[in-house]
Amino acid sequence: MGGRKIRNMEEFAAVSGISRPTVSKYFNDPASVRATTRQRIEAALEDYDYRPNIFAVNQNRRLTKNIGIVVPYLADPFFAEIARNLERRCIDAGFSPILFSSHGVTDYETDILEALRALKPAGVLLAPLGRSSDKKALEAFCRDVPTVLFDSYIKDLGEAFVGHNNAQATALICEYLCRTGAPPCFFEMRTPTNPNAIRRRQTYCDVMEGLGHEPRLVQVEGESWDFEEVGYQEGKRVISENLLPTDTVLCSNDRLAIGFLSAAYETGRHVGRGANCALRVAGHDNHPFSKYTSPPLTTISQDYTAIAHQSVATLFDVIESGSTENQQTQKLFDGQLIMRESA
Amino acid sequence: MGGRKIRNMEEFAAVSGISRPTVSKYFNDPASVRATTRQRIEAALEDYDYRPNIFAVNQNRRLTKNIGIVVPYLADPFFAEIARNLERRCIDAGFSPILFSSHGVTDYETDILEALRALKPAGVLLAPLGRSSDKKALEAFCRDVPTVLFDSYIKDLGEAFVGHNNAQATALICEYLCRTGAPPCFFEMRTPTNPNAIRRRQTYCDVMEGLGHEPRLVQVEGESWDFEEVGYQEGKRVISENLLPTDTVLCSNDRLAIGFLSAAYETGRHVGRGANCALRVAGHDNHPFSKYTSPPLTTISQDYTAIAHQSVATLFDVIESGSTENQQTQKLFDGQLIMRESA
DNA sequence: AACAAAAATTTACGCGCGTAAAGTTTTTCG
DNA sequence: CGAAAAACTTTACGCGCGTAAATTTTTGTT
Repeated sequence: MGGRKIRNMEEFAAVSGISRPTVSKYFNDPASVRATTRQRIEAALEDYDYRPNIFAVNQNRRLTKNIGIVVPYLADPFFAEIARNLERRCIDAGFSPILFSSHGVTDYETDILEALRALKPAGVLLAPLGRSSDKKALEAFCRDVPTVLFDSYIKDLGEAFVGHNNAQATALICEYLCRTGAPPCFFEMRTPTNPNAIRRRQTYCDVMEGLGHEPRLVQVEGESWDFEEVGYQEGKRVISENLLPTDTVLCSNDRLAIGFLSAAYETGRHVGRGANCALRVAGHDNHPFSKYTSPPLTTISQDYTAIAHQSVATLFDVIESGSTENQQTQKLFDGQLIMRESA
Repeated sequence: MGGRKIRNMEEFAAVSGISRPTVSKYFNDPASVRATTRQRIEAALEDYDYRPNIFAVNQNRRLTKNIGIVVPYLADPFFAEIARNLERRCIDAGFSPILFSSHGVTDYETDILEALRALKPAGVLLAPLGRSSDKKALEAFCRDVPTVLFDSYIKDLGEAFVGHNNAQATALICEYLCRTGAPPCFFEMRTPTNPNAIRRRQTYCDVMEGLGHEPRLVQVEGESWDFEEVGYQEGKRVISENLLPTDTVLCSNDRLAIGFLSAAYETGRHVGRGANCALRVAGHDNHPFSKYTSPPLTTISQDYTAIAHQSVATLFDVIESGSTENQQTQKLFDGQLIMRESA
């Protein structure tokens, strides 16, 4: 262990008995040097811990090993979980993920992309804010940097999109709710920030009509990403003012549902399937906390392991092929019904 | 707008009519050049958008403008929120925060510090894993990089510690619970990962004895960071097996409490202060979701705005003074009682 | 053993910028 | 107005590494 300290690749090459260009080659791809050479380098590496200066490396490579991960709202555990998945897969593949959250603010998202550009990333995994994104800025960014979109679909943006099959999933829970009780109304924000929400609403309407029920939208105000608060405040209002057209409420997402459950509790409405229950409430996403609400929330899961895996795999494909030519691909993963006690 | 594209500082200096060394000086500190010069540079900046190559800059500066932010578990919205605060304050001060999560894994934490070293950060804001941290690795890191610890206190580590006043806060809620009903038992994990938990237990015991009650610890198994699940599973067990010594349960933190509330619901125990209630449950932290549980969770808030502010301010002090000499400082912020319906 | 192919070495330049030194211009102020 | 001080310009070097070209060594095959 430990001779003197190594200051740069020159010195490390000296102590390992290999020339600097070959050492450089090794660090860029260990398999590109002869086995015996590789062993000598790795032996020296044990004695002298040396790591190439990341700034010098990145300055001279046209592209770095950085991968940007951008999510719209990290305080949402759903995004935290998916970010964790993405992060790990990037690391395992030898890349350096860098995590950013737009915190629901358009300007932050734009700034992040700007900063990301300067990092010369090999690729970016981007979950955009959605409706409030600066489309022009996103387009310009995607033209310069290989980008895979996930979660929120935006037309003609990025090399590929990976997401949740909102249509399949929403149909699934609509049919379940209709089959097991009163047809649901759809509780949502009037002007949703997220394309998923729009798709869910549309599917809800289609399925209800297909089953011969009238779609009933309960659209509430709210612009922020503080969905629980919206669900709670507006939930209280619609419950206490008797604005709910049915006793079954399908919320556009779990976070709204979590707030709504809180409202139901406060206004004394029992939620569940039991005889003494006044309401059934369902959500969408299988949010990490939906398991622990009272009652536990019936919902539809997003297969975020698959989404994470596919997003990263797709990005690596794009990076390796270096192509921006081929058709934009789309991949959606089906949701599963998570039956709990709330509906 | 837009003449030709600027490739480097040389070219930008040319079009702005200023020499490159002066331009370099400007970017390092705009106030260090004459006002007329500054205006000429900024005028050129409007026409030619140019930004210094971040890698070249960082290679040549001994320290960068990077600030590392490390939290133990980002899927916990509490940490997501505090990270957001820290991030913003760093940006506003002209630094580049880089966010990392240890995801509850010791090796990840160590790896993060290793990676952080390579980024030559001006400073680091570190919330360690706690008990499971690799102390040696942390010490070595703090010796090399100006580091302010927050959330989890570890003795003799870092330039300063900023955190929550667990003693004051726990005393506050213990007294409240004793004053308004049966003295609480203390529900916690037997071998908590977090120093805060140990402090809370200790204070609970002290306060109870001070008030003439016998401290009653309900210690459950569980090693993971999946606190809700532990609270839920073990909550079910202690409730159904009648292992609770009193009908008032003070949980070591809100995430445990959230799981416990779910367990109480499932086992049919009403929670709250009302006559028909079988249990009172309180938490600690004012977790973002504690407001939306059923019933809403009575808890103690952490003043994380203040903690974030103080952490960043302290780090900047250390960076500016460049000192590692002076005494390690500690700053704790008091918690506030958040009275809701669960207790 | 001979020889072509593969791999390593030597040499050299460039990336974009920080920064020092010496000389020149501009500003400040008595 | 004149001199000192401040700010700027010119010139030059260094940071640590990627990478190309030419040369030498090693490898594997017949």
